[in-house]
Amino acid sequence: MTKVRFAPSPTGYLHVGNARIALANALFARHAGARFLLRLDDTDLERSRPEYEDAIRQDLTWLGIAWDESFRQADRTAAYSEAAERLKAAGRLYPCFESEEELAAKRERLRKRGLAPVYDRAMLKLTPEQRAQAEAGGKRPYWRFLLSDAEIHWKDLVLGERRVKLPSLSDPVLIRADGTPLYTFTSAVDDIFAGVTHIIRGEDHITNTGVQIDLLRALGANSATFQFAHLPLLVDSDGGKLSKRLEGLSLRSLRQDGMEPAAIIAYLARLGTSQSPEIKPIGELATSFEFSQVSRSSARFDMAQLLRLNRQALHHAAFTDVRDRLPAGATEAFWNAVRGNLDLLTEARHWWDVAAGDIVPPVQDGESEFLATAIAHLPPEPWDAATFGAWTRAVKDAAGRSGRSLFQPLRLALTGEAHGPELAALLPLIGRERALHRLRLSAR
RNA sequence: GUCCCGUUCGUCUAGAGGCCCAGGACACCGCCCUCUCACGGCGGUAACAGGGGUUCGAAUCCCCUACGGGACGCCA
Repeated sequence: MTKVRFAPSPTGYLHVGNARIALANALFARHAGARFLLRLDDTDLERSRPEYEDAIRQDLTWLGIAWDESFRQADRTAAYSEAAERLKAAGRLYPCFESEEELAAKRERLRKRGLAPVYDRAMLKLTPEQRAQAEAGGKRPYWRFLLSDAEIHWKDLVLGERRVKLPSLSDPVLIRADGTPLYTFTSAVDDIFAGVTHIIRGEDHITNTGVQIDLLRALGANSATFQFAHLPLLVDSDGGKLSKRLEGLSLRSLRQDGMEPAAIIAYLARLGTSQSPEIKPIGELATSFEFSQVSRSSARFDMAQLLRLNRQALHHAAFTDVRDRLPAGATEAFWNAVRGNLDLLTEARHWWDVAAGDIVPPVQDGESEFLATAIAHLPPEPWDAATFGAWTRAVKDAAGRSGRSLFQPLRLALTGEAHGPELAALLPLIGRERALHRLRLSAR
C-alpha cells in the first residue's frame, strides 16, 4: 500500500507554494492509488494555532483536495518519547548544554574562518562528572542526534540521483531543552508510524532528507521503503525570491479576490512541467501527473497566467457551480449572459447592477438625436433574445446607421460600458423601464 | 563564508552529439468571424546566460565566469 502525506504547520494560512505541494501529493495519490495523510506538524507550540489548523482544512477542501486520514503531532508525544529512549539506548541521542548564545558564537567563529558552521560535538566528549556538574547547575539538556559518517544517496523522483554528505552537517537537535521534539525527529517517527511510502515536498528539504534517512535507519526502519520527490521551489514573477510575496499570496486572499479553485488547481498542477494547463477536474489532472515531467529548475509563478486560466474556468462554469457566490436574485439567464466576459467572479456583481440595478450611463455628446430615434423604436415588452435584433434593425433603418456607429452608443447608454456581454442576452434582463431611463440619461 | 542545485522564446517548457538555422502551450501582434470584449479559425514575431575546450559535428559532454535558487536554527 502506498501512502503520501502533506504535513503543513498550523502557523499561518496556506499559500500557493504550500498548495502546490499539497496538490502534487494529491495528484500522485490519485494517480498511484495511494492513501493521502494530512498531518498537522504542530510541534512548535509558540507559533502553532488551532485556528490555522481549521483554516488549512477549509482551504484544502475548497481547492478540492481530500485526505483519507489525519492526525496532529501534538497528540503523539508518547510515541516521540519512546523513540527518543530507543535512540538514547543506542547511543545515537546525546545531551548538550550549550546555551543558544554559545552556539551562535561558535557558528559565527567558524563562518569568520571561512568554514561551514558545523557543530563540533563538544558535548559528546563530556565526562559523566562534567555532565553531572552541568545538571547540578540547573541546566536542562537539549538532545542531538549523532549522525553517522555516511554519504546518503537516493534517487529522487524529480531531481534524480542526489547525495548528502553527513559529515559536513551538524548533528541535528531532536529535542529542545524544554523536552519538546523538533520537526526532523517527529517527521521521521511519524512517517514510519503511518506507513508513508512517498515523501513529496519542496526542494528546501533536500538536506533534511539526508539527515532523515540516517534517522529512519537509526529508528530501525528500512529507508529503502521510502521514495522521495523534491519539487523545485516556485519563484516570484519578477524572478526574485519565492518567499516574501508568494507567501503573502494565501489561498484565502485568492478566494477573496474571486479566484476559482479550478483555475488554481489547473495552474499549479502543470506549472513547472511540460504540460499545458487545462481546466479539468482534479481526477483527470491526476491521470497525466508524472514526476518525470516536473522540471528540475524553479518555475515562476505568474499571476497573469493564473488570471487567464481563471477566465477560462469562469467561461465554462455552470450556473449551479457558482450560484451561491452570485449576487442575490441572479438567474441562470443572467449567468449565461455574462460569464464569458468575466475575469473574476467578483465582477459579476457589477454586471448584476447593469442587468437589474441602477447605473448611470455617461452623457453622450452629439448623440441625443440618434438616441431619441432609438427610444422611439423601443418595442413594447415582453422582451426576449430576439428583441435586440428586431429593435436595432428598426433603428438602423430609421437613423441610417450601421455597424459600430449604430451599436456603440446603444451599448454605452444601456450598460455604461464600451465592452461587455452580448446585448441580445443582456437587454431582456435590463427590461424596458431601465432601458428607457438609461437611454434618456445618456441623451441629455 | 562553506556546500549543493539550476540557467532554452515575455512565461511554462520539448530537447539526453547529427532528426534543431531549436518544437509545443500560454501571452503578444496581424488577418478572418463579429455591435464591443471574449470564443473560434488562420498566420506571425520571439530563446539555447557568456567564454573556453572535446568532436567531422554541441542546446546536448568537460572547464571557467556570471546570474538565480537552496541548505548551513533548541523553525518547518
